[in-house]
Amino acid sequence: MSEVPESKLNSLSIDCVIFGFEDAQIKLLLIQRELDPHRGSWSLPGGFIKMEEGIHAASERILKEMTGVDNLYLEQLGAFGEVDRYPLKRVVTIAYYALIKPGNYTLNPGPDASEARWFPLEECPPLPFDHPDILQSAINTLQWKVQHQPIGFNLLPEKFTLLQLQELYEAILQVKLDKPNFRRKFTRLDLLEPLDEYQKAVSHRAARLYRFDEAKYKELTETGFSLRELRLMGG
Amino acid sequence: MSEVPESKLNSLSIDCVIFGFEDAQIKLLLIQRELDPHRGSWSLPGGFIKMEEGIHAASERILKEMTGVDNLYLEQLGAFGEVDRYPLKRVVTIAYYALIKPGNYTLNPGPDASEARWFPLEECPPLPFDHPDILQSAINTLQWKVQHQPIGFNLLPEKFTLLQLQELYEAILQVKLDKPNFRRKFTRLDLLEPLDEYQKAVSHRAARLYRFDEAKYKELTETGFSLRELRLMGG
DNA sequence: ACAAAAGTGTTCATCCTACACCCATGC
DNA sequence: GCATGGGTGTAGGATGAACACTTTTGT
Repeated sequence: MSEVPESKLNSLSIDCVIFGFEDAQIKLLLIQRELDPHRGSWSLPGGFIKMEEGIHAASERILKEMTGVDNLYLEQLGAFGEVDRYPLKRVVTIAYYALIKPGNYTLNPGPDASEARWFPLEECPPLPFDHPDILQSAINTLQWKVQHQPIGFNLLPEKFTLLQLQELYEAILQVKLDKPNFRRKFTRLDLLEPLDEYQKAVSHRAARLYRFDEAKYKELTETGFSLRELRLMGG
Repeated sequence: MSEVPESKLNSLSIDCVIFGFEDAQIKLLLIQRELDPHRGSWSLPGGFIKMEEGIHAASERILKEMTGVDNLYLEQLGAFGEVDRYPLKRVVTIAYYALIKPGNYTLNPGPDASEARWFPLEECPPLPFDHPDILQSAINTLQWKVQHQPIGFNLLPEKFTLLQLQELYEAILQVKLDKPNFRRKFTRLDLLEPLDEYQKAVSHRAARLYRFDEAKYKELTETGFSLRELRLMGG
């Protein structure tokens, strides 16, 4: 057993799946690798864990290095540790997913990457290592979460219309939803606070803007809710 | 960075929360530590990951060392990696939980433990390190899982009565449930296969025995179901 | 006028809860 | 008979899906 002091845990990394929502599409933030293996290919941003930081703190640091922002919604997916997942040596990775509003931030590829870019989820390039598994796990988790906790708001601007909210759900769940029923579900949850503001300069009736109610948001995050048959709704 | 070959990943461990169901109680399998720190105290069984095994395989091995059995229900909870969670050095642990039928197996404490024993969850001794957090996470996950996948059957004998099933749910969810409604929920799921066998030598009407339908079990494990308001049922 | 999206209302089916009730067995 | 648990029935309410319909705004 090597007790040699090291600055980083060399067999344990972090990988982040970063979701955004823009133009009614779910997007994924990828970096272009500057190092071998798979130099030049697009992959999930990640890094190693420092000796003196917890794993959650490590994921926050990596995310901040990328986006310049902290206080994002960030949650662990789990550990991925097949023997051959990384070709050079044995590395287990702890995967996280984050939700972010793409427009708000300027990206910073960080030390090991030449570029960072948003990709629509449908146009995601082939990912190296076990990143496809990690991504799939993140998608599954997001799809479940969005039906049981009000986390979707981390992807929306502060003020939004009900249609935007519906499009978010449609993009995440990959279904078409029925507008009247969708509205009612959310108004009944009593989570949205209607504002006295409306859309402007739209070529149709202006929609009312809403924002989520802080207190109720917290409460529902703890107790959870069930939009149970959501995926069966509409045609 | 040390590239010294090692037989185990020295900064990465596995810990297992092992649940059982006996006497209408949820039980927890703990081992008594034979090594410092916390020598002599009861803790979650665990171990280190070998260089040539995946993390899931490692948890299966550790479980098999303990119980002599494989093919148990075993699922990852996630990684726990606060800096100070283990006092001697920096170790991140990957936590798993397992479901097992206590009566079926003879325990084997394994190399680092002097004894292995089942504890009713309510009488769980104080656990060292961050094991209380891990246990709480396992309980939360189990409570959720049991309402959305038919995993409860991993805790029951092959043939069981509906009351046993109900007691299992009551023990896991810590609620009292309404008998008629509980029965109907499960019969409607079409998951249980009624047998032409009944209880014997009971001082009341003998209950019919059921077992779960393999095909439907698999189907429901994939699609999931929702016993949604289960925790609100009954008084 | 028309297109496009904002909203409201209503019907029917399904599911849930609560609770009343009867059945079988051993003491 | 009575205690204990097995098992069925049912009324009333809540929720959801489907879809028809009206309103508002810009071109």
